[in-house]
Amino acid sequence: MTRESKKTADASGPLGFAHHDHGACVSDALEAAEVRCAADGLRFTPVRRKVLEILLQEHRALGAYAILDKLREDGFGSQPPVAYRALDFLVLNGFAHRIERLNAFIACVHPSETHTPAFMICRLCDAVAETQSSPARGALGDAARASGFRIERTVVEAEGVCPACVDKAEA
Amino acid sequence: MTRESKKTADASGPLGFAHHDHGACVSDALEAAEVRCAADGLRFTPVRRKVLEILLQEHRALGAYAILDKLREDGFGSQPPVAYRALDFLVLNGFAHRIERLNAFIACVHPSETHTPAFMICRLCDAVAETQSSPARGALGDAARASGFRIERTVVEAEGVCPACVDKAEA
DNA sequence: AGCCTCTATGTGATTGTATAACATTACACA
DNA sequence: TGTGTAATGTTATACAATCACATAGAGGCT
Repeated sequence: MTRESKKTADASGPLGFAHHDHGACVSDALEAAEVRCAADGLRFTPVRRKVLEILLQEHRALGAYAILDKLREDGFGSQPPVAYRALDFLVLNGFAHRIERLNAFIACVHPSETHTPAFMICRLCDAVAETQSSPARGALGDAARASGFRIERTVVEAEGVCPACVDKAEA
Repeated sequence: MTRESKKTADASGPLGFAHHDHGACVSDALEAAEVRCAADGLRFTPVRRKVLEILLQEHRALGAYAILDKLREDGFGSQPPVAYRALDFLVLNGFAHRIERLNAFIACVHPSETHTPAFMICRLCDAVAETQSSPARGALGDAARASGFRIERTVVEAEGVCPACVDKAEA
């Protein structure tokens, strides 16, 4: 049992905190990934495909060991490196993101465009929504330029309460 | 030996990537912490003081186990909770920050003012500089308002190359 | 002083996260 | 068909974080 097992997954859960056709959402994303890998000469192997599928099942971040549990169920290797290597591939190529705050991973909602993602993390239900940010504009960018720091990547993660849990709390 | 031991600490290292009188920097900060704890009725105990001193020694983020090693050298308890409890206290009261990207901790450079810190992390020398950000203004804030997400705290961490390492790389 | 309570510390054990190191297999392609 | 490279499998281990429980001190109170 890993940490994630404590919360029950809601297959019709929030995407950007909004409901949608989740089955199509998953299969569309898998197919899109397949197409892009073919186009870019990337190898979309069974483990990588399975890990992406696992992540797509829920719009929440999953820890590596939760993923590992599911890989085992499907007969894949179940040692940590198996999951971490697939995750590295997915993150590197923009199919998934790492949520630093949670030491966990989530499928990207628009893998095609290159982007600087930002995340909103609900501390009550663990739902995670992806959005855009441009932190390099604004105070952070100014400070970097002033000091000579060369920004290569930024992590922007907001912790708070998602709309569904706000409603629940006020009910 | 823990991970941090691999890199040699530079006692005259960068603060916001700029040189300064580090001895005074440490003792001033400790004294300021002492004063503020007295004023706010907080107990600035020996362990907490020592952990803050350890963090102040270098403008880098230290992992909990690196801190633990140093605590042991000074005769304090050396089990993980000793460090984590002191770190919880320091973070809660604004004397230190947690760097999510590194699962590590760093002393705050201006503990007096309440602030939304942002960090610049050098991936080559591990130096970390603290600055300000206002992520809730801008795209992230717009997205939060649009979806009804209530932001309570934001993590902003930029990864890149610090001025010193940029110079080294170009030399 | 003595007592009480609450906070902080010490310690052992356990769980979760991540990587190093190395053997093996699958694939691309000359 | 051999050969180099990328991907996978497996063991072991390092690092991060928390639980549970025992003990010690600080401060308030009579």
